[in-house]
Order: sequence, then structure tokens, then C-alpha cells
Amino acid sequence: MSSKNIDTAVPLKPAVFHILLALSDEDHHGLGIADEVEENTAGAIRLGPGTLYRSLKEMTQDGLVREVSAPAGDEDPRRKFYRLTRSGRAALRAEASRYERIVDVARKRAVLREAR
Amino acid sequence: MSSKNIDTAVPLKPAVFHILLALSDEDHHGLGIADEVEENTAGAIRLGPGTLYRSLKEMTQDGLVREVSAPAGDEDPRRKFYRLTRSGRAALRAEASRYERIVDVARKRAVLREAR
DNA sequence: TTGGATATATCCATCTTGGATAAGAGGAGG
DNA sequence: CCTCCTCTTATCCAAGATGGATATATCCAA
Repeated sequence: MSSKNIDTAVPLKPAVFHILLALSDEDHHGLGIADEVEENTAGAIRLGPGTLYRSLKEMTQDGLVREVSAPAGDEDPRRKFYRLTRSGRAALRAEASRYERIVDVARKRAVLREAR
Repeated sequence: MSSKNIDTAVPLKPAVFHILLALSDEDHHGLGIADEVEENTAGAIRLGPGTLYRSLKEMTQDGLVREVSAPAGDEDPRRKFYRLTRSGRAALRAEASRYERIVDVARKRAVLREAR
């Protein structure tokens, strides 16, 4: 799939979901996204270069993210910065809701303790 | 990976995680697990027979689940019932915690509303 | 006893990922 | 001004994971 049209169907590919989440509060460039993903997941998820750049290309084609100019203060012209589109944020919210539902099930079954 | 030894590393394969969650409160047989997964995820995740039976075989080899006798009242001898092992429950808890962390990040960034 | 639903199981094509590799620009130090 | 090392994007290929078709057999209802 991917690289087709507006394919905002849940479930998202794990890599796509984590990239969207990494971009949810500010723009990042490729490797910056990979670092952010690693932080967000406490090191559990690490995107290889293949997955990273392939995903970014497909996500751009699918309209989930778009390339933007570098933020003020960043001088390195090699970096390509990305930002969520409205569609990308919607897809992120949908997938995050799916995760939320799963966590709720886990709590109801005492796999996890109840929410704080 | 898989079918090796005690390979309880996070992240789990999505299929393995959902099967563990489906078995977290009672024993189920193969197709019963698939139905339970579909319920738990509001229809978002549907395991094909290939993924289902391959996963169950590997998970048994890895010691995450074990086959148990049918519950009282179930007469169909074709069904093979499975139950979480201690190791399987630990793996489930670890992976569920990873999901929980991701949901927390999504909430902090207003992708999802705060917990009720 | 006949037919459709249920159940386990395997095989193969496709999808997805990770790692090796490449190529070029940036930056520090001599 | 060079040289070396890092950072960055990018592609390719092998390995990993999934889904669906297919096979085989049993259960159950008509």
C-alpha cells in the first residue's frame, strides 16, 4: 500500500505512527525525527535509515506531512524539515485513540494498574 | 526471530501482543482468539489464519502460552485452547506499558484529550 | 446423509523493516 | 587551505511479518 491516495486507514504502519507523533509538537528534520522517536519510546523503537526516509517520502505523497523551510537559527542546508498536515494530525489522533482503547482493555483486565 | 528461546524483548510483534491480550482474562481456542482481538480493537485488527496459527505455534515454542484442556462444557474436540504462561503475562505487561507511555505522550501533546 | 459452518494448518505472494552502502556537505584542527 | 570525521539524505537488498488462498477434517442441522 502507501504512496496511493488519501489512505488514512487505521491501523497505521508503526513507523508512520511514530513519525507522526514525533512531529506533533514541532517540526523536525529526518534524523531529528529518529531521535525524537527514540526518546518518546524510551529507546524501544529505533528507525533505520531505510524505514525513515522511505516513510517520509510516502507520507509526503500521501499528504500526511509536508516539507517546510528550516526554523530560524538552523543554518544547515542539508536538513529537510517536515510538518504535520491537517490530514496527518487526524490520522495521528485516530491511531492514538486505537492505542488508548487497547490500554483501557489492559487496565480493565489488571494487566496494567488503573490510571493515576 | 521467534521460535528461539526466551525472547521476551519489547517491542513485541503486533500479532503476538494482541493474542496475549486476548488471553489475558480467560482461555480461548484459535478462532476464539481472533474474535476476541477483533472485539478488543473495535474491528481494527483482524488476524488472518496464517498469522494466527503461525503465531500460536511460535508463542508456544517461546513459552509465552501453553495448550490446555478444553473448559468444562466445551465438547468440540477440534478446538485447541491456550493459556498465558507467567512469562507470557510478563511480556504482555511490558508491551502494554510501552503502549501506555505512547498514549501519555499523545495526551501531553494534546493529540488526545487528558485522561478522564 | 448431505451441505454448510467451524476449526486447524500450511503455503506463497506481498508488505514492511533494518542494515549496508553511497555520496556529498559541514565543521574542527593543523 | 587541506584533511579528517561527523552529519545528513538517499537507495538497495536481504530478512522479517502478515494476509489470503487453499487443504483437510469434523461438527451440526436439516
